[in-house]
Amino acid sequence: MSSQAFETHDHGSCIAEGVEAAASYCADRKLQFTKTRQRVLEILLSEHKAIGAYEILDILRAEGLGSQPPVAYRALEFLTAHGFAHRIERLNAFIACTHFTGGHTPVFLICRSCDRVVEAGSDPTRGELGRAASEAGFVIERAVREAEGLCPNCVDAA
Amino acid sequence: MSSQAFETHDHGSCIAEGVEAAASYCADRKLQFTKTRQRVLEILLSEHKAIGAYEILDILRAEGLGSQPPVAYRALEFLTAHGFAHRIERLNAFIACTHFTGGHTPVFLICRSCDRVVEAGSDPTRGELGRAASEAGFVIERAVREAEGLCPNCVDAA
DNA sequence: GATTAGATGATATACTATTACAGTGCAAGC
DNA sequence: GCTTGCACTGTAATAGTATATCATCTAATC
Repeated sequence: MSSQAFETHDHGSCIAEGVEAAASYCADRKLQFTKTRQRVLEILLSEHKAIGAYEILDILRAEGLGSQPPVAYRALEFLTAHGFAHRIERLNAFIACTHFTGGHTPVFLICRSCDRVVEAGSDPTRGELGRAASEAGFVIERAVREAEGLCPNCVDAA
Repeated sequence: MSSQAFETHDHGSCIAEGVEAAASYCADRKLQFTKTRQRVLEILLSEHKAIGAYEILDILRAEGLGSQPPVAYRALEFLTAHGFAHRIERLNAFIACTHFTGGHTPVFLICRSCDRVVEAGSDPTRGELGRAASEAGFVIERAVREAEGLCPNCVDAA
C-alpha cells in the first residue's frame, strides 16, 4: 500500500499499474490519454517525489514532445483534474496519485531530507480542518493537507 | 475571536491590537520592529485576506519604504518567523496572524468568492495529518492545512 | 463537406522568489 | 575614541513558476 512508500517496494509495478489505471479510466470515459499526457504521468510515477513543471518540461523537450511551458502545464492540468496526479502546494510541484479510486481527499507527508512524498487517504470532513470548517459554517470544496518533516528512514539515519 | 472574522466586527481593533502585540513581543525579546516591518504588518492586518508580496511591495514603494522585492520578502520573513503573519501556500500570499499566542499550528479557511481568509487554531498532532504521520512513523515539523470553499456569507448569497 | 469540440504549437508575458554584493547604523568591548 | 561585529538596508540581476492569447490541427458528428 502506498502509505508504505517510505519502505522498499516493487516500484516497477507502481508505474505499470498507474499508467494502466489511467488508461482504462480514460477509455471508459472517452477521454484522450494522449502521448504527452501518458508520458507526463510516467515521469510523475517514476519516483515517489514531487516534480516541478519545468523539470517535466525538460524531459519532454529532450524527447521531442514539446518545448514550451503550456505543454507541461496542460498535461498536468489534465492529470490533476482527473485525479491521476496531485499538486503539492508547499513545493509548487506535482506527484502521481497512489490512491487512485476516483474521488478522494489526500494527505501528504513530505520528507525534507530525502524528498520523498507519501500520500495517504483521509476524510475531508474529519480532522482539524473539518472541525474548524463546521464550526465556522464554511463549505470546503478543496482541502490542502501537507506535512513537512522527516520520514522514518531519515529519522533513523539522523 | 478570529474564527468569527467572517462576521462583522470592530476591525480597527484588529489592526491596533495586532501591531501592539507584535511591538511588545519584539520589545521583550530585543527584536527590531522596524518601520518597514511594522508597515507590512499593518498592511496585512488591514484586511482579512491574503496579500501577495508584490502587492505589499507596491504599497511600500508608493510610501518610499523600498522598491525592490527583497524589501518585502525580508519583512515577510521576519513576520512569519516570529508568528506575526502566516504564508498561505495555496495562494502564494500572506496574512496577518489572528491567533497570536506564541507557538501554534494554524488552519485556514479560504473563501473563493469573497477572498476572506480565516485562521483557526489546531493541534498539530491531531487530525488526519497527525493520524497519517503517526501511522507512517513520520515526524511532522511543519503542517499546511488550508481549505478552500465558501464562507457562510457567500453560501447564503448563492 | 461543414461544423464543432478538444488538443496542440508557438510567442509573449505575468507573477513569485532568491542571490549577491555594497553600504549603513549602532552597540559592545577595548 | 576606536574598531569590531552584527543586523538591517539598498540595489541590481536573475531564477523559478504560471498563464494569456491566437492560430492551427484533427477527429467525431451532423
